[in-house]
Amino acid sequence: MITMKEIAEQAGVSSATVSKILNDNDRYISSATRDRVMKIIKENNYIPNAVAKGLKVRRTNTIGFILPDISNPFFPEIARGIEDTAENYGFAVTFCDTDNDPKRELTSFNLLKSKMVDGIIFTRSLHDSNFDDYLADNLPIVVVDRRIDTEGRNIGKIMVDTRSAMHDATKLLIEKGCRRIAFIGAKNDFEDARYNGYLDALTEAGLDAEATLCYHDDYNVETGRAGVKEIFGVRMADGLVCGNDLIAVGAMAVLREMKLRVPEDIRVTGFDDIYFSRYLSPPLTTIKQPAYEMGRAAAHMLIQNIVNAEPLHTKKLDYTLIPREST
Amino acid sequence: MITMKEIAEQAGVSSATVSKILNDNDRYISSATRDRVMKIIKENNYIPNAVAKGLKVRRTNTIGFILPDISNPFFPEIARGIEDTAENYGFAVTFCDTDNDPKRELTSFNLLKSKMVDGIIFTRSLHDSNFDDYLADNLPIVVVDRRIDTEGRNIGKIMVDTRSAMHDATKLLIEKGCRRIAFIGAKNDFEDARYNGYLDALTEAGLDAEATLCYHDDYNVETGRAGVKEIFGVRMADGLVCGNDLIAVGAMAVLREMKLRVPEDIRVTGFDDIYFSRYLSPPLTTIKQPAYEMGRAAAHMLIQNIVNAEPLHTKKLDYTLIPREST
DNA sequence: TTGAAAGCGCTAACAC
DNA sequence: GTGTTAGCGCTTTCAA
Repeated sequence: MITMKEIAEQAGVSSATVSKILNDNDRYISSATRDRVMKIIKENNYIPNAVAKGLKVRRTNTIGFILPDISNPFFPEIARGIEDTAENYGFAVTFCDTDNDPKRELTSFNLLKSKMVDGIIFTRSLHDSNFDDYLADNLPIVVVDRRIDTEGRNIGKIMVDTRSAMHDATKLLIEKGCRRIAFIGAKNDFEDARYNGYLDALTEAGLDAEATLCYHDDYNVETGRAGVKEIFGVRMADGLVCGNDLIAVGAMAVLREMKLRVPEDIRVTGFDDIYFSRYLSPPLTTIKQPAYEMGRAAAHMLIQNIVNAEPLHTKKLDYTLIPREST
Repeated sequence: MITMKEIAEQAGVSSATVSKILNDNDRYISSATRDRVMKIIKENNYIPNAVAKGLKVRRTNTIGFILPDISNPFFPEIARGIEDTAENYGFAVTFCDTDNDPKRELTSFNLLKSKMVDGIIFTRSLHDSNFDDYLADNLPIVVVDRRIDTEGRNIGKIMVDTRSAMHDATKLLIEKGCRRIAFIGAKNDFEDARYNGYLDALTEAGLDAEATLCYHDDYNVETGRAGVKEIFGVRMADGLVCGNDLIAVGAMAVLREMKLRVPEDIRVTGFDDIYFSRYLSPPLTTIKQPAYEMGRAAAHMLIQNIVNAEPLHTKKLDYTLIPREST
């Protein structure tokens, strides 16, 4: 790897001059020397050393993305939105999976801080953790999550009103005539927006939420399987609201094994509209969160804060109820 | 962010001493000063600046992962394998999506080089590109791809014998009685292993590959849809071999619209065993590539090369034919 | 057992 | 228009 100093020597100028040319501070550079230097740069395929530059200017042009699990199909869409936006601004992004483990959250934050990232996009795990431990000095953070209280903290937030969304999904089942509606979701140390949205709709319709119709574990297929086995081992329901699409997948698989037909015997809704939901059998009615757009918005807000000092704030994106054949 | 120098001042030692303590070169450090220094480090939540260190020791403890598209469901599994392994070694990983664009491949390589990554894991796009342009000095590369000729180049390779795998899938259809077997795959500038595996099996069975039964575009759902419309608009087939699971998803969706039953009217196979294939209707017979394991193996080989100078080499992983109800 | 000093590759005053 | 210099935070001889 050739250095700026060597380029300067070959061109018979000082490295300060090369630096100015490279950073578009070349207002005061004669076009003769600029051309000569650029030629040598091209010939040598010179790539500036970004870590040396970063150390000097205290900006690395990289951001971190901390998330529970990239192999959960909801996240790659967000990741793609972040990546595309970051690339546009000339930023790189380094990923850290935490597996919902607060310890790994903390080590991820520290790893990224040690690498001097300019900011972090964070999707919190389900478990409680002392978020304030993560915050540092004035490292900008934008959170893709509605469960973090940003009040009084200088952090950005990209959110969707999941409580209202889940209310809408549940209400759809009620309108279709369901009267005994079960819920399978995730255990959650925070305010559980999805579960509360479900309760909102039941209350509004004068229906009772019975504990035996609810099951809480994690946002995965296995929870859907286990939930159906537990709930429907005890009593029947004519509707099932799932905390996300993965749960719905597991639930529908077990319902099929039980010879229960969807939607004839029981109507089912999901949440997220992951790519495959439309290809399930039957195609799944669900709530679309604009994942790609959430990623874009998060990266945009963060980088605008980094480069233009634009303030971090809370941005709310819209969800969409997508009716398909499972209801 | 407190620096090592400040820690040293607080402890009344030189920063050289602090450095030695932090890097386990503390054989010659009195336990008194070590304890005193460590106490101050703890108290201040000191995080060493990894970019300064990287500049000095010419190692950043980060690797790059260049891939076509993280939102293609085959890649997150690989990504997770890479991440987990990297984290184990204390490495970070920065991601670059290329969208199969050779220009973005090149800029990604240069971005990562400028950031002084210690190595790169690369999954090539479908399109041709002058791979040698990417190679630098002795930046270690491991490729997760069978289509790159590593002969004479010092690059590692993680591969699966996809040609043989596709032969097996096709052969399964033949054994089930299929005689007119169509193929939908991706356009490919290189040796097309999947397509050739399909041809191998036909030849072996004395069957003819007819051009009107083949369609090539890209590894996505839309290709599956378009392929079925084109092929089955012309003539019927009793078997369909798809280049990957996404293609099979699109193909089965259109077959259903055409009122063709799988597997009764036509047997279908996929490739990759992405997570959702088992939840399709009918569940998809496919070839499992051990994606997570491929990611692990790639990261392991790369990092072992970086930290222990273990040689890069070619590693072959096994595939598995997973019969489900689509055949 | 500890410290002084040089330097990784770059930028940013400031001087000329 | 261009060069000199100091220094970002760290590691690493080498000397003490």
